[in-house]
Amino acid sequence: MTKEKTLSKRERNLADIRERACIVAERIVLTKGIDALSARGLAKDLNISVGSLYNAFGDLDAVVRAVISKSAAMLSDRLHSAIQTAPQDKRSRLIALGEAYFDFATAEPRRWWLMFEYRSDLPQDPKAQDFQIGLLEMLIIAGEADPKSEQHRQLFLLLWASVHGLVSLACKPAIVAINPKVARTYISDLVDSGINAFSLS
Amino acid sequence: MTKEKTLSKRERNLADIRERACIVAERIVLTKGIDALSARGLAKDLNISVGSLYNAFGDLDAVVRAVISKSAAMLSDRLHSAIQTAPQDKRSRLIALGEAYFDFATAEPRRWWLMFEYRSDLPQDPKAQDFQIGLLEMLIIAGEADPKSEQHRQLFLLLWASVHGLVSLACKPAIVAINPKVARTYISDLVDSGINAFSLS
DNA sequence: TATAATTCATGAACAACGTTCACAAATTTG
DNA sequence: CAAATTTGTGAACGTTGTTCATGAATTATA
Repeated sequence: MTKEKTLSKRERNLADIRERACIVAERIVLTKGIDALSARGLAKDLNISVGSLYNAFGDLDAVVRAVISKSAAMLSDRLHSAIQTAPQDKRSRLIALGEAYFDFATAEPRRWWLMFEYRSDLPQDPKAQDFQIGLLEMLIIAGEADPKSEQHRQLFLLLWASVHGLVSLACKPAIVAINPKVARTYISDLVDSGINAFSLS
Repeated sequence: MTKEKTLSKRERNLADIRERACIVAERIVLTKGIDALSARGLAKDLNISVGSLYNAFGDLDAVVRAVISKSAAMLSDRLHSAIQTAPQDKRSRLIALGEAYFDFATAEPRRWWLMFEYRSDLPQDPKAQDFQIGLLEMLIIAGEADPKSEQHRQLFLLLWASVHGLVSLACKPAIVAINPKVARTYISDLVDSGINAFSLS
């Protein structure tokens, strides 16, 4: 018998609500925007009462955090498979990582905004912190650098920042000057700059 | 007699409310965060009624837009004076611009967040659009490039994006790995990369 | 299995929010 | 000075996140 079966009816129900809530909330946030997400509305969509929702999540922010957490896992997966699909030299790996990062963001700008810009004026929760540190770690390893070297960490952070900034501007509709298709081709330039300028080739 | 005197009592009062509201709202947003800004609270701080506030601004978003607009003017001023203070070669100018951009953001992260990340999942208003296009224009001219060349625009956008990304990550408390002081020193590297890699020296 | 103890689901209730509106006061216009 | 227009006011509307007493359901105990 699976581990599922050992869960009590209560536990199963709670897990079920959490999972469904995350899926429905995600759909709302990505299609109608974060303002369209409300406790009452979400509860109604799930055919449960507001109280049950609060029993499962504590507060509405926790639902959003769950969506963000799920999105973080999605991005991690994409990046990992990008590394494994790419040719096994570090330049190719870094470019593949950058392009996957870029594609993830431009495919669903709202998800990316939620992860990296929404509420980032507030102190972030430890989960997001660990996730972002994990991203940097992944990048450093892909570049065959030393994760323990503070210098290497800073250099790869800089590379990350370049691509991140490119994505940030490319995702904003205001920047009419930017051409997403062209922007994507510059990722390899950024990688090359990083490799050359910092003598890591 | 000044232009002020030609304004009617009504117009002066309206302008006065708008100005004071902008100042008070700015202080609230920068010290207590955007959530602490409410129509009733702001009206009370200004010793006026909610109705008067709405008569002056239309809606609360308009107050925030006013703060953003003011912040945009501040940044523009900083960048302009950075250009004039710096040595008159393009490398120095670009570095000065990047560092001024960086300093502006790190001095008041919340203001920068408000300008570039708050609500940027929504279509932005034309004012912000014009402002950002103006920034790019300034950068291009500082780099002695051609504002009409699509290629040049894209290249300088890339340079901007690099610094922008650096700032974005440096402003997020989650990235414990980043050292703002070190990050700032990398701006010149980014400028050099931009100048060299794209053969604009 | 029957009873006790826990936990959960429910929707009404609370405070605060953005926004609107009828009415009174003030200002501009004729 | 009177008429017309605009503004100030605070109560009121609908919605928000969140809490809570109450009853139902599940789990634990005997």
